[in-house]
Amino acid sequence: MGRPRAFDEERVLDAAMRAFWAGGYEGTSTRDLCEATGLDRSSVYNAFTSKHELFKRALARYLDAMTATQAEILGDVGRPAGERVRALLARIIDDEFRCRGDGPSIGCLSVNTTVELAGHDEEISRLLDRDLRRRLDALQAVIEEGLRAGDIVSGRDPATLARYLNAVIAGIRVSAKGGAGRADLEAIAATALDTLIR
Amino acid sequence: MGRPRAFDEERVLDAAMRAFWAGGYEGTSTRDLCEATGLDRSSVYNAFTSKHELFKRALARYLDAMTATQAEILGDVGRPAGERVRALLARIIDDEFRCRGDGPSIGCLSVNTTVELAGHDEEISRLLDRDLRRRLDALQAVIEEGLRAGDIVSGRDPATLARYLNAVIAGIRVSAKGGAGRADLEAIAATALDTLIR
DNA sequence: TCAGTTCTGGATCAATCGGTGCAAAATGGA
DNA sequence: TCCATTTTGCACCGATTGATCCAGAACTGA
Repeated sequence: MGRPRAFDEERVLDAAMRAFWAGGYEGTSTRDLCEATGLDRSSVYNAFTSKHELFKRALARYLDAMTATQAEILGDVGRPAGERVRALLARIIDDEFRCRGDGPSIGCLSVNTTVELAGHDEEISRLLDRDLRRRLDALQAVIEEGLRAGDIVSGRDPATLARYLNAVIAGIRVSAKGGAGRADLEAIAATALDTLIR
Repeated sequence: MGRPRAFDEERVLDAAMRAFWAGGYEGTSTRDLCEATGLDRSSVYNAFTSKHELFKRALARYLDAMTATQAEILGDVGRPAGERVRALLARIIDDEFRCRGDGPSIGCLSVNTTVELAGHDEEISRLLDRDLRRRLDALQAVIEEGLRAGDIVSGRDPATLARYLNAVIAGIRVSAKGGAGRADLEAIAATALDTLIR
């Protein structure tokens, strides 16, 4: 009952996500969001309550999609654990170049949001925290598997190695935003794995 | 001649720097800057032309100070090169906790600005680029020294190792913003050095 | 002491911000 | 067909944005 929506909510969320991704939270106005989604402001507010709420939805969608993709790569039981970690880094580098124009990468919405809002916005911080835990857990599981199988070798404990890899991933993404080329990023990733895989 | 300024320009720049550091460029209004510096708006505009120009000055000041401090640590000829790299990472972790309140670290203005403005703002990008080159050069010089002396060991070339360390530093800073504790950051740094120092 | 110059404080500017009010439009159920 | 309900487009809200204007204060050199 009632007038049906003229838009697909998931498409709108995707468009909003891309807008926030490119412009940041503060840097993206509600007018920008309307242009990106094709909706009018009243429709946006009717469907998503507020800019902040829309951002939460868009960020959660991004985190879910991103972490699911990464978990899929890390959970590929057909390959050795070390190779899965290597494939994850390769995928991340691909992503940095997939939707890049002529300028530097737009980076990763998770890193962008951590830098912009962690510590200022409690709700957003919670979303990021929860996602970070999931990613660390997935990394740690693969590392434990690799240590047992012997294709990952390190004197460090799995939780530390997971934290380390997560930091390297963030570092790769910041480097990409800073203008590093594909070869640079691949060299960083390869060097990072020298400690784990031999 | 003319009425003398009632403020010290360097102090004002420091205050503005801290405000931008904590709030980001978009997130810090000219009113915020006035509150942080104690100046009136007309004084700010009279002395620094515009918000953007003030940000450039504050960022340049930050980059100069930060990179000079790091170059000093890396140039300490009394210690082995590997130890200098280790000291640099220790110093960076200290910084993340030095001016942290109860919440997560405010991070690094260079990383914050790279994430927020690189690709959107050409002038700022140039400042960041120039600083990145200086930092990479300083890192590469120490690494070459360490490789010659033998206390740094790696099959990778010095430029790659410098890029790698720079990415690790960015990763540590993002991790700090994401709420990682001191022990976490130290473990990340120690793991990162496993590839270089043995 | 006064002219010339610079700086300061407060009012003010147009533009934009996030958000709302309202009437017309579009549906399903009665 | 008409009512209840929801969405849509457009005008509009007060607040805030970056920036400017201007009168007066504070200094130097003549």
